[in-house]
Amino acid sequence: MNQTTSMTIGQLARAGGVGVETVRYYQRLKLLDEPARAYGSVRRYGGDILERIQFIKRAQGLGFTLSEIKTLFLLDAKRDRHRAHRLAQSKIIEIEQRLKDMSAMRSALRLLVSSCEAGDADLPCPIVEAFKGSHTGDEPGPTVYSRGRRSRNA
Amino acid sequence: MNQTTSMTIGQLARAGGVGVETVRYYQRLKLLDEPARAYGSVRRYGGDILERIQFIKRAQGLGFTLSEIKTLFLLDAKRDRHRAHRLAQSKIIEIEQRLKDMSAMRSALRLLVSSCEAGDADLPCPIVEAFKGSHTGDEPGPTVYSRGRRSRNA
DNA sequence: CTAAAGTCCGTACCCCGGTACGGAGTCAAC
DNA sequence: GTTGACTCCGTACCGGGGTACGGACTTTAG
Repeated sequence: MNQTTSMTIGQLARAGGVGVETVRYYQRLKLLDEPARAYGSVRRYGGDILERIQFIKRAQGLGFTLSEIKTLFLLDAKRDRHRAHRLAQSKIIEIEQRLKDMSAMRSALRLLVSSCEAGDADLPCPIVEAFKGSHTGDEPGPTVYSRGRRSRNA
Repeated sequence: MNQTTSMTIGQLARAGGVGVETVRYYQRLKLLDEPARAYGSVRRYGGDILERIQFIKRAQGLGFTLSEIKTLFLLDAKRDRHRAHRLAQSKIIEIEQRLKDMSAMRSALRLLVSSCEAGDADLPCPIVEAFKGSHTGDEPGPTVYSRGRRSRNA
């Protein structure tokens, strides 16, 4: 992180492991601010922007969406650690729910796979049949995380 | 599952817990076939279609995408249980990778949250600061897997 | 019979996270 | 001092999973 002051967008993008278009996309979303271009020239980026990109990538890796990441930046700017804390906490809850759901999926699938191994060809595939009957036992319902608000005929 | 023969699309949708538009969307994707409409009339759906919708929802809940579900139907129609088996197996692998990643996320976030609890106000928020330094230790890279539909704030 | 509710159908739009394109300007090396 | 790589900028597009709209038609309740 020594020679990283004053990169062009391409160098910045390579250093951050993203595409140039992605950098520009983040700028459009106001996740990165764009340095002024010095008198009809090309923009130069400092290491702070690179760090911000790396931050974004790590936060994405932790399951935050871009808009949540934006919120995080805002909270940081306002030194509002209480909200940041709550955001992280609710992210944990969310992740835990997903972990639960996914291990339920896994055991359902394992069951299916082993029943498929055991069966005869010719018979209908148990993997498909299995979904048709009652669900695998543990899950409370389909739990399809669709944020769909059906207004007209819910 | 008794009086479900010969529903209209609206009844079908309500019974399946989806929107009418979603049913039509699935039809467009050839996930559901549309019954012929009897001479300038309205289409009627039987319980088999309802089951198919329920299947789709359960399979989605198990992490299959709509196109994978379509494949599953195709394999079922061809009685190709070997491919169906492999599909389910690779889905298990995929789920396991995600489980690993997500529990890494969770522990990183927990660390962050507890460091935030411990700190003083005024200081910059550790949750944001934490991402800036070296990554939390374990992850090999951002690993930003297919952030598809799923859970925006419940 | 009539009015309201529901269906049909095409098309357009939404969010999310990007990627691609293309013409003009700029920068660096030879 | 030109060539070729890079940047700038707007706009369009991709894929996944839907949702919304609107005009014409069908069905059903009163």
